Amino acid sequence: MRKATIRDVAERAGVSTATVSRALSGSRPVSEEVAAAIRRAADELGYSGNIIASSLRRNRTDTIGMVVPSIANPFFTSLVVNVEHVLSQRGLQLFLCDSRSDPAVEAQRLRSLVSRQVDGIIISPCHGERSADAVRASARAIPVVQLDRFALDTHTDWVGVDDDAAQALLMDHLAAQGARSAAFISSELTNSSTELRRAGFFRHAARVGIETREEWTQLGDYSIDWGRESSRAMLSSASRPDAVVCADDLIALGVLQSCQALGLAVPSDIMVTGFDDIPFSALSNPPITTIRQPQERIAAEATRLLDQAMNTDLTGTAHIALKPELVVRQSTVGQARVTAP
Amino acid sequence: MRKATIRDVAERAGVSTATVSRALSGSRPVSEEVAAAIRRAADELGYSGNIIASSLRRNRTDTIGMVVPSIANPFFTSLVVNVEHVLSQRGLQLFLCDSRSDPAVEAQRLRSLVSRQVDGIIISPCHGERSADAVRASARAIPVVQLDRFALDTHTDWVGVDDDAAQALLMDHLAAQGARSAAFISSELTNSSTELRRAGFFRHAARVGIETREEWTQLGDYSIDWGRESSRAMLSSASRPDAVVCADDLIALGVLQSCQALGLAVPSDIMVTGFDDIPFSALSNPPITTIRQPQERIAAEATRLLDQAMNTDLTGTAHIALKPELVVRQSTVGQARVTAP
DNA sequence: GTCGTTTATGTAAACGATTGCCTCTATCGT
DNA sequence: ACGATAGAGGCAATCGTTTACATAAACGAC
Repeated sequence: MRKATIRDVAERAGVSTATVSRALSGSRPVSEEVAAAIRRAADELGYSGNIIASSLRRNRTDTIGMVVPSIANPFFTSLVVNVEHVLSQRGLQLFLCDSRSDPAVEAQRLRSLVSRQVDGIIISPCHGERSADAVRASARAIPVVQLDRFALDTHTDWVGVDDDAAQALLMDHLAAQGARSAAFISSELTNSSTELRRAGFFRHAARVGIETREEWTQLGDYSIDWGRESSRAMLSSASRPDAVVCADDLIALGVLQSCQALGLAVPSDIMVTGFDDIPFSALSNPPITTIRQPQERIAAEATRLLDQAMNTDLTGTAHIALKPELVVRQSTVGQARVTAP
Repeated sequence: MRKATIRDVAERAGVSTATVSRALSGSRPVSEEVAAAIRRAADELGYSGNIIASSLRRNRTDTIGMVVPSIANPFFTSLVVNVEHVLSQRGLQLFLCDSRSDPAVEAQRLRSLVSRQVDGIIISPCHGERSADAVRASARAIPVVQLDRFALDTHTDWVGVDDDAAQALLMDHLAAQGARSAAFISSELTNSSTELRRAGFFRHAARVGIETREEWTQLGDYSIDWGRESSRAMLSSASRPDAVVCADDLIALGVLQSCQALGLAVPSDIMVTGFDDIPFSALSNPPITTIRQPQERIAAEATRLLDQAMNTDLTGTAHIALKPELVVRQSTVGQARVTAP
């Protein structure tokens, strides 16, 4: 029971394959009666076309590839959802890949996307240096836009959030809440946005007069576990900071667990901030003060840039840093809440 | 600057395209010197093949399509991650689609996957009845395996968890903890597993002698918001149940928020259970007693069934209900924790 | 030396859709 | 009434691979 082809439809409707193609795609007018006969024939045969053959001939797939470090990270999940939404409005499909934060896997995924002839690629590279070659190689073949993070010396468009401005918002807020010292917990500084957040933290801490210390800077990975582990010793020490600034919300959630385990009240004993505003940051105990990334705008800009690169030869290296937004919740302000020991 | 084709490589290496194809795919032996020349030529040209053309000729794409109701739901996110992992070990790519819990979108996605010539489809249909036609239509064209949920009267393989056994575990546990009455909060009964969970709830409640009531049964959707809203009135009423059984963890998280807002201590004032064991169910306050689904096994079985359907004509309607596991946490047992008003 | 047999390579026909170009009718203007 | 024009539809080339079949060379056995 072979799948029906355009030839089968043509025979059944008593016309040529050319006419069937034109009737079904509307690329050129076809008389109403013939069109009706074709639709009926296609229906009866359960004909659904062969995008593969069509793509080969048209030399485009109407498909965009997207590569993220971890689809299980709620930040990227929601980024993916936003991108998918925008693309589907433009009649484009999304081909999603997870690089598992591994540059080798990422490179393999990129190669696969290129040979799959996707019309463009949206990527949040997992590593600043070790992702660069693969990104460059792909960008040579098809339009590439980097999102959130970017790899070094890759001359592609980029859109993300202004990390420095975000840290400015956070440090101003902490200072206003009376914090005199702060720690910084982050992943390894292997990618652009992590590095920018760290730099911003120190710059703006100095600006507003908040004390920082070498031993209060912890680098691991973006996970709840790391947040919990990295903060334990620091928080139980006699001289602990007034606030803990985390490079993402997952880490902040881990820090909150630490506080709870140590019987520290948040925010009266210690303040905690996150980054990204993932859905669960509003549901923790207490809810986390964080930075909201304008995800819909990021998604919209990314597809716009891709469109532009696909249609014009304008491979202009746009570098769009969107304004972040501070979301104040009870992890930095409000009455202390009792957390069980 | 056209993309290099196999013809370019062949010319540069001074051989025929057939030989290039054989050398690069290893489908038939090629002398070592020729192979080396071909590899070099391919390298110099940055040749990366054209999977589209290859798929057309070979009549297979080495790609599996997957459709889930919502990629933003952590349960499905992690299911996707597991499936992707198993597939990539077998050299298969995953093409992921989000149906947005809308049967119309879902049908469109399925059609698209079929015309995209994927080798098989893994789907968790969003609706028991309204997904059925589309699932049947797809199954007529290519192997389909349903996951977690299934649509009615679709004779495809299915793999999921034994919902009835899960409710048995939960009710036994609640009874052992001294619950005498329980409410059930769920989504609309539009899909198979939701319906099975509801039926199991009542059956096993009766068995262990736990009281249930019509007005304690709330049907909405799988979301935190629904959990919060649906439980508010019920929990503030004078005659509230001893326990709230939720059809998934998101709902349970919402119920917990309600409890907190109403100043009810969990579990001493009221017990709460979830379903799925999403990552955040261990991090709420208190952590949620829930049912763990054996996701790796579900993913493994699904791909095994797909393989089987692809290679043999054995379209046997396997119906595999895996054993669930009860995860006991502090939302049903342990000292009361004070939750701020 | 002849006849298999093996091995490496080439030739050309698919795969299923799209589309440039051509033909045939019907319609219109003068 | 005749040529011009437009509209509808068909023919066949094309996209880049893979692969059945053909060919040719090399080798050994007799």
